[in-house]
Amino acid sequence: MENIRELFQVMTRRFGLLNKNCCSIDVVDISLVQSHILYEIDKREHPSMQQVAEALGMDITTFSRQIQNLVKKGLVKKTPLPEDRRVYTLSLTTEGKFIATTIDREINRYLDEVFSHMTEFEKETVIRSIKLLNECMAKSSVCCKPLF
Amino acid sequence: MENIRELFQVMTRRFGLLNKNCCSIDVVDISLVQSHILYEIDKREHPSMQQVAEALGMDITTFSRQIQNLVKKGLVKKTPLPEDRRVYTLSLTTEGKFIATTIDREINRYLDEVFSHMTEFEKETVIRSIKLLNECMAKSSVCCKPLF
DNA sequence: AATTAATAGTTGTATTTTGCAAATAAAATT
DNA sequence: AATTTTATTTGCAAAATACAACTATTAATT
Repeated sequence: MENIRELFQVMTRRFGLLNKNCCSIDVVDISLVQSHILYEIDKREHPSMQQVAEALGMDITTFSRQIQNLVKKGLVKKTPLPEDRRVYTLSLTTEGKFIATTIDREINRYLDEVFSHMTEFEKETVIRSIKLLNECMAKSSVCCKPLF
Repeated sequence: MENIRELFQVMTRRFGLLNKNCCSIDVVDISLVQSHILYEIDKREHPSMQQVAEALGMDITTFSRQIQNLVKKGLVKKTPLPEDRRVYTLSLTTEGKFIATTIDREINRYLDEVFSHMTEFEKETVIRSIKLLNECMAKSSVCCKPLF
């Protein structure tokens, strides 16, 4: 039996580098963490700071400063929540949305290319496998509780 | 069809957090990048600085300083290569090896737990899928050339 | 052989990122 | 009304990063 961790390590490193590369294309030029933040805000509906920071496994203070940077860059908007004025709600500006979309398109373009080396059946199998993996990781109680 | 990038993002983020958590268990307490460096040195046979830095997609100057730290901590040994005295060969000390092994065991323990939520057949399928994925990513010319 | 170019790694320096502790400010609980 | 909890921000000091310039060694060119 092959080393399973090794397989994961190679895969995630490749995907990580892809993510990194896709941050500095064209007009877009942000850091990897910033791109992850944009992604996460885009995915959710007006999440709070806490929620996004926790999802990314980031310290809230570091996160707070990163958000300040993104607000300064005009990519993120911070809106106070009327019901609870301690909380700030995050959303993407038009430009932030544009950048998130550009990065997303670029990454999907790469993934398409990768899957083009497979048969349709293999592709289906791989995708189903990753889904299953994610479900099982979510079930696991040992470690890593990012509530997807 | 589901969003493929999303699946990857969730999976790699979970695995990334796992990696991070496993750096600070018991006696072990190193940073995530340092653990990646240890892993990569352990995997190869006396790699050069360049090789490891490139594999990790790190700037060589940053890498150089990280190695200095790891040498100071007594986890890594730097040996000049006799045939080419510009080159340094990297290896783990006994303690470095111990730490790398501890982390590896911990991560595999988690992965076992994750796979325990599947049937044997599913597990086989998932592992074969990741292998296939790695092969196809290696084939791809678009992006991310870390030569595993 | 002497000179030049290329390669491997290090250091100077300035910027960015990080995270703990402490602060603020607004709920929620007593 | 007083206390506690929660969400976020700042002070600060340490760590990580990367560009440019450097040293040392080997390879290539003349």
